[in-house]
Amino acid sequence: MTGGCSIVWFRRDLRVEDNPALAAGVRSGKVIALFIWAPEEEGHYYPGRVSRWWLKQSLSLLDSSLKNLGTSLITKRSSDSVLSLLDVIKSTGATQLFFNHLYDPISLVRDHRVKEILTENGIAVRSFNADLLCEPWEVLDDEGRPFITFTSFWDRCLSMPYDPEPPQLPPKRIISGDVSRCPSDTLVFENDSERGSNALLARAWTPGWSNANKALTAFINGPLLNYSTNRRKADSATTSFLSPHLHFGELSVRKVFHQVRIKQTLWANEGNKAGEESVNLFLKSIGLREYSRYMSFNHPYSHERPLLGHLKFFPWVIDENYFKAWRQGRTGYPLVDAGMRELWATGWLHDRIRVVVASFFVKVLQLPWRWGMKYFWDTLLDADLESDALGWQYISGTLPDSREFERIDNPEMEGYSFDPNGEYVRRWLPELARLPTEWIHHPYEAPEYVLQAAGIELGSNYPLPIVTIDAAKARLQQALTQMWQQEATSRAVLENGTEEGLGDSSDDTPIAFPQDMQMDIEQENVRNRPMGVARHYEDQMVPSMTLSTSLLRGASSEEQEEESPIDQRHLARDNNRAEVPNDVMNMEERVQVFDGQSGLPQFNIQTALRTTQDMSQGESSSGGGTSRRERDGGVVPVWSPSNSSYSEAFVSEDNSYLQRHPQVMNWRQLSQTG
DNA sequence: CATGGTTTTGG
DNA sequence: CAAAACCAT
Repeated sequence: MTGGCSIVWFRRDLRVEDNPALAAGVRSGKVIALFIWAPEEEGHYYPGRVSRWWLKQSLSLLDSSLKNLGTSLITKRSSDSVLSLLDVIKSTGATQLFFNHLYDPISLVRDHRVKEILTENGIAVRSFNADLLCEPWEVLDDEGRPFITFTSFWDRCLSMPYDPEPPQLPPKRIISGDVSRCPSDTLVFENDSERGSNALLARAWTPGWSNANKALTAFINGPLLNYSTNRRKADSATTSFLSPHLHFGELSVRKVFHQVRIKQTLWANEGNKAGEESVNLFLKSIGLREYSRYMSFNHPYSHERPLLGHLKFFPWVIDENYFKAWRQGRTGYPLVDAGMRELWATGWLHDRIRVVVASFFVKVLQLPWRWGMKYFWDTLLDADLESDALGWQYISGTLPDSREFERIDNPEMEGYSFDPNGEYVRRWLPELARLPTEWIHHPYEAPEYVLQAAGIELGSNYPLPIVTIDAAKARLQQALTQMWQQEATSRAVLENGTEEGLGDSSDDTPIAFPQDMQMDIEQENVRNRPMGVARHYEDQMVPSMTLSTSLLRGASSEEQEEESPIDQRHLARDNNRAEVPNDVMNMEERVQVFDGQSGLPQFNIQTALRTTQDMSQGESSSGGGTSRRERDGGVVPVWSPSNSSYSEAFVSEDNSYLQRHPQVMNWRQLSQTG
């Protein structure tokens, strides 16, 4: 149309296939493909070592694909994406910007700002859905409100009036814009000490969009068939292994959906019940990923605060020794320990085991769930803020449809169910390798002669249980009682109108991360590493802790906070080194993040919808009224600060919202106990 | 092999 | 809490 040149801004959509922003760029003329590395914008959530390793590989493959098509990827190192965009615009004369939507809290705010500022500068900005089957604002109940349980959400997704778009092919050719005056920065994703550990990753994983496609094909033609029966085995190679590919958008979920559905129809026609069921279960996990974006969009602080408000009075155990034992895989519960060692060594964990270790963390150790979530973030290859927040909230019992709060899972029992022969445990805990299966998941109950024969001395070369399950149950009961009392007290205070609720607002402030989340390396650990895994000390060293106050301060602060959000972020400037901020001393204290009731960002769905309509009308020149046109209408979620406290629907007890959802059973249980 | 009680699980 | 899986009789 304009003949001008457009920037296609790649983020977590590192593919050339089924990439609507890229397609739009190609359609409109010359293209500048851009990637901006601005990790400091992520606040606490500077990507971990393995995650950066993946990103590096993925970008390099994207670049070579783009080169084959006629252009190459411009890379910029930045601490402010908006400034970098303006800079690139200036040096290339681009007149348009295209990108695909992201839904994590930081991106929502940043992308909104991008739109505002660039539009002011006369740049046409359009954004697209490349990450989800349905945009969050499209999936609403009959009254036009967001769903609050996964099942109802997913049911609706699967019965939308239109199917997700079939995936688009890659462009045949890309005409490159003039980048002669826009040099790339070299991006540094690993330091010397990380390089050795990273080298090992390449043996197990092959990032990049074309490899993602191969992984998808391999999964669909292989393990998918028996997914329903195998999916609960800890060490089976029957998961899809697609999560890191999906995280970086190397693979389009729409493509996954369509291909898997095709297979399902096939199996259905053959009367293959197991296959059909497998596909449903696999799609459910795709659905959970969708739901995580949905939750993040509707409750953009769900990585910081429990969705159900009760937990804010829970007396978490602030014990860094527990935390350390958990990270090191020295809790005395073999399945938990095996999982933590695998995570440490490989950056990967089977989904079931993630649930096991997370549940142990929250319910047995009663450590604050955000610590665990942060550790996952730092160590997982497929670390994903939205998915992990959803997962931890589910485990912690703070979603209307999550596990009961009171429930404690028994690692021993889970051991025999996910690892019946103890192979997984033996693989990751060589010190237990000679223990017979009968005792492998509960060495603490094994007779002395069995232990001796296996060369185990409890408390010496393998720990006794850090907390017994009975003790954990008792402590949990006690903690709950305390929680209800505190809640009652607080409510009484509120009802007396003493302070208008402003007084004790520190109670909903997230507990700060511990000062030192680094895995300190003990000889023990090195000696005990699994055979054949030549690890380096540096494995999983938490790369950078930005112990700042909540990044959401940035999101919500514009009006009512004095400090600029940027000032609040202690940036790990030097890409490679962990940098401990000056105010680390304060971190023992809870960080004041939210000022009580006011000023949390709340997404205004109505506004977002209106924008959708406006934009799609504005867009009507570019083609027919297909659903794609409408859905690609350049919508970025619009948020507006609002007076109400966060997730009113979840927090307020007599809210009709929840009453309309009788299946929300935890909720009722919780509020009655008081 | 049915049956009823018990445990496990569920997003 | 309710459905499903499990187990003992």
